[in-house]
Amino acid sequence: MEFETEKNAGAEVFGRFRLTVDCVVFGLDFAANSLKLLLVRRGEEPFKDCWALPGGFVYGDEETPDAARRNLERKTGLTDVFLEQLYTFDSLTRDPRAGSGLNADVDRIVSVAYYALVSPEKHRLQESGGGNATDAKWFGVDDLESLDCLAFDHERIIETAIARLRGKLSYVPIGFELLERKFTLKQLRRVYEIVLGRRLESSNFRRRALGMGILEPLEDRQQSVAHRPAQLYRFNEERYRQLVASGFDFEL
Amino acid sequence: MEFETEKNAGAEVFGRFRLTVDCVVFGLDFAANSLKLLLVRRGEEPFKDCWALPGGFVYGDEETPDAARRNLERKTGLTDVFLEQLYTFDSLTRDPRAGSGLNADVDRIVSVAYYALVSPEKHRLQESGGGNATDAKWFGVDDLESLDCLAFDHERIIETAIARLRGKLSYVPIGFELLERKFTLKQLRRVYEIVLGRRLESSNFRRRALGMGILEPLEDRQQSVAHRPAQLYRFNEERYRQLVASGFDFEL
DNA sequence: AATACTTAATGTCATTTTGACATTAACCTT
DNA sequence: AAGGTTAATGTCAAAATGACATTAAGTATT
Repeated sequence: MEFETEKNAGAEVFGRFRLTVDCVVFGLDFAANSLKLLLVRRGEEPFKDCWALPGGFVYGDEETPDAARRNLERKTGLTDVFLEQLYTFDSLTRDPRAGSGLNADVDRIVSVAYYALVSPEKHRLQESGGGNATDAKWFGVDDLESLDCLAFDHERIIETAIARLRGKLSYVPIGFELLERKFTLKQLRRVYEIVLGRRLESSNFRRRALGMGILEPLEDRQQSVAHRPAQLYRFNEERYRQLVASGFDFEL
Repeated sequence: MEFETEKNAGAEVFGRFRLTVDCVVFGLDFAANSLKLLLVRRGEEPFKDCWALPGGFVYGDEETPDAARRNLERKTGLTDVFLEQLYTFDSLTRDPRAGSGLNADVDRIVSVAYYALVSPEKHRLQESGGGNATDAKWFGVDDLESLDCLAFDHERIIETAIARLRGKLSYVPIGFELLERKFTLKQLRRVYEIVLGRRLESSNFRRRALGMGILEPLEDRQQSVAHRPAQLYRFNEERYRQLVASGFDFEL
């Protein structure tokens, strides 16, 4: 084996890295009919005053999902969100801080990106909570061009996340994560319509959504609307696991 | 902003990492009707003599796809394979080398895993080529339990890769990567059958495969078979890109 | 040379799924 | 009580699917 060669090839052949996490936080704006994501304004160089994904460095004794949640709360106040690893970005030029200042001792700064789905109830940012959730703001995914600047390679991370969300929504039922626990079929449909960017015929959507067998009708119905109240449903996670285990398809 | 706090919180708050890449290399064994993957035998501690995914440490000036290809060639002799990032594994306990020996200066060793698809022509390992492609061996994905030991968290990486391959094959045409450039529809069907693990009706498969519009029939046909020779096709990548751009679905 | 054999390629058809639209139901407002 | 609004269900033609039958084009056998 060549391991010996590796080991003896001088002290510092292998790179030294710092890891960061970055979170692409998605939320739906039902009023504006648009998919939004959460950015924070950077307070320091590099990219001072630019918008950036909430994130930060990873501790030595911390796994990246924990780091993602910690930094998300620190920067935005959000907790208990659906979170999944997106992709790891390690372009040589992505972070100019490598090799200087506090990072003088590392060759590279690599980011493990996550994406998060946030329900409307959490959509409103806690301006209050002791943290510095200030300077966090929702942007429509179609309004990002209008931003003066976006830090690091975050534009690319965002593009990757949008593609992943669209792709995943079509065959994994994650749309619920963007809704309250109780929801109507119309609300669920609008999740799909906003994310996928096209109209879905309501009665056909109903047929398919209910046909998956993971929507559980609840006792109560929509309240105080000036028309026939809609049935409320919840996502039956247990049933979902059963169906996944038995090799079921959730394409919608 | 809390950035100031971060910066001033003492010299070594943030973790120091080494990065490795690990490659899950898939190949098809048409004779045995099975999906195989390539493992190498470790020559040193930890996990000495265990089987492991081909991989290695990432250099400071090297991006992970390059590191993956470099280590893949070094350990197995394989070059020019289809390669895609799989997932980043960063469990606190995944690599016992962190903090000792040559890695005394790092807190963690994190692996960015890739998966590779190999065509039958490359399937035979170059035993000759100057490198140390020795001790690399193909294993059926269903025979992994019989292995005495599998290094690090590589079992989990492999499980993740198999799930990804199955999922991706169903809606992205990557099956071609497991075949020669020219192939018959039967060969393509067998790729799907072996990977997905179920029989597909041949005439219906033909209808769908040709219906996608990305298979280009070639001049020549199958040679010297004791029956009607099959048409040879190639994957039309250009046409594929067009269709992707126009929002086409490649579910099979 | 005729026949058998094998797999490729195409065709058929009943069933299921889909997409578009119509109808009825249940609430509120006036 | 009538009208307005959206929920929920029903209808139906068209398209897609799955199972199977038939024809095509080679080699091997007699």
